[in-house]
Amino acid sequence: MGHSLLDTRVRVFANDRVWMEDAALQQLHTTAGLAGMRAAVGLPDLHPGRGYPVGAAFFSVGRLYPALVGGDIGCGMALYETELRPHKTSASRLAQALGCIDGRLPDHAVSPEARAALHDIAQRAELFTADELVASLGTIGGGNHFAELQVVDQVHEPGVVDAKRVHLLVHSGSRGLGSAILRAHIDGYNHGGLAAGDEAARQYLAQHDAALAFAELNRAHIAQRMAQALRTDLRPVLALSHNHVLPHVWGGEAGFLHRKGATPADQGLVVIPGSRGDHSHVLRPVAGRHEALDSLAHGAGRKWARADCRGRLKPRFSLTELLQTRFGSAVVCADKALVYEEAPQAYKDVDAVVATLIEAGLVVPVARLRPLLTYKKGALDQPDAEDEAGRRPRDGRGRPGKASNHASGQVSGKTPRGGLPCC
DNA sequence: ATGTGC
Repeated sequence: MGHSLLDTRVRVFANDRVWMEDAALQQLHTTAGLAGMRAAVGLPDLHPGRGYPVGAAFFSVGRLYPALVGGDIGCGMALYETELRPHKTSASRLAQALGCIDGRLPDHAVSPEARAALHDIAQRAELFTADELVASLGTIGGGNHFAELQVVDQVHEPGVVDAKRVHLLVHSGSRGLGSAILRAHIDGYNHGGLAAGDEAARQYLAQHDAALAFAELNRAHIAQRMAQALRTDLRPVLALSHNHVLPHVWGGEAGFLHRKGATPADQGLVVIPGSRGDHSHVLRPVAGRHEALDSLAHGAGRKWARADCRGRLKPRFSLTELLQTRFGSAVVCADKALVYEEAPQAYKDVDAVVATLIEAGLVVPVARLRPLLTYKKGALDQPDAEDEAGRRPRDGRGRPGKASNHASGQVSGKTPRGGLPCC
C-alpha cells in the first residue's frame, strides 16, 4: 500500500461556537483510515451519519466508496430569484397560492425534453424505468429536504442577489433512484469500496452520474411547479450537489473526491442554508483553498439525533407552535414526525457555522436570506384534501407513508377525489 | 435519505 492512516491528512474546520459531537469526529477518523484515503476534511456542520459522517469530504486514490456518498446521490441545492416582491406577499398568502405541490406531477408538467432526459437517465442508471422516474420527478421527499421561499435580509456584496425579489431555495435529491443504486452496490460488494479500474467501479460511476442528472432535474421541476403555482418566472442563481464522488486531483495525485454533505467550493457561488428557523447564506468561495478539499459546509448540521427530537420538543411546544418560526415564517409539513425532526432546535447555529468558514478564509459573505415559507410535505392521503378551492387540510389525520407519492392515477387504486394528481 | 419494512 505504501500509505497508512498516519499519511492521511485529517483536518477539521470548527470553532468553539460550533457544536461538535465526538461520535462525528470518531467517524471522520475511522473513515479516513479506509484503504486509499489521502485526506479527510470535517466541515463545521459535521455530524454523525450511518457509519460515515455528514458534513465531510474525503480524497482517495485507487479506490472509491459508494457507501460514503450514501443513498441520496446528487442531493443538493438550487437557488432561484422569483419575480415576487417581498412587501406584496405574506407567508399565509404564499401557502394558500401554493396549495399542494407534492406527489406526482401532472403529465403536462413534464415536457418532451424532460421525458427524453429521463429515458436517457433510466438507461444509464439501469434500475428504474423512465416512467418510474416520472413518478418521483418534482417531488421534494422527506428528511431535511425542503423548498423554501426567502427574502433577502442582508447584502454584503451588491449586484449578486436582488434584495427586492423573493428567492426560492430547493434542497432535494435523487429520491428512490440513488438509494436503489447504493443498495445494489452494497448487496454486491459490501462496504469495502471499489478498485478504480474495475468494471464494478465503472458501472457505479455511470449510475452515480445518472443519479446526479436526475437529482438536478428533480430540483428544477420542484422549482418549476412552485413557480407555476405562484405565477412567476424564475431566474437560476446557482445549482450545486453536495453528495457525490468526482474525479479529482489533490497533492499531485489523481483520485476521487467524495463529498458527503459538503458543498463544492470550486464551482462558483454557493448557498448554505440553516434550519427552517434560521438564515441561509449566499457566499463566494475563495479560490485555491485546497486544504479544505475544495469543500464547504452544506447546512447547519444536526445537533440532535432524529430519534431524540420528538421526546425533547413535545413537552414544550405544540405542533402549531412548531409550524411557525421566530421569523414569523410558516412551515407546510403534513408529516408530524418531520415537524419534530426538522425543528430549528435540532440544528446547529448556521451563523456560527458560516462564521467558521469566513474566519478560516474559505468564503466571503455575499448575502443573507430569511425564510418566508418552508414547504416540506403536502398532505396527499387526506380523503377530503381537495375540497373547495383553496381549502387545505388541517395537519394531523392522515398517515403519511408509503403511498404518499403515489396518490395519483391508478397506482394504488386509491383515486383521489377530483382526479387531480395531488391533494 | 428511502416505493423506508414484516
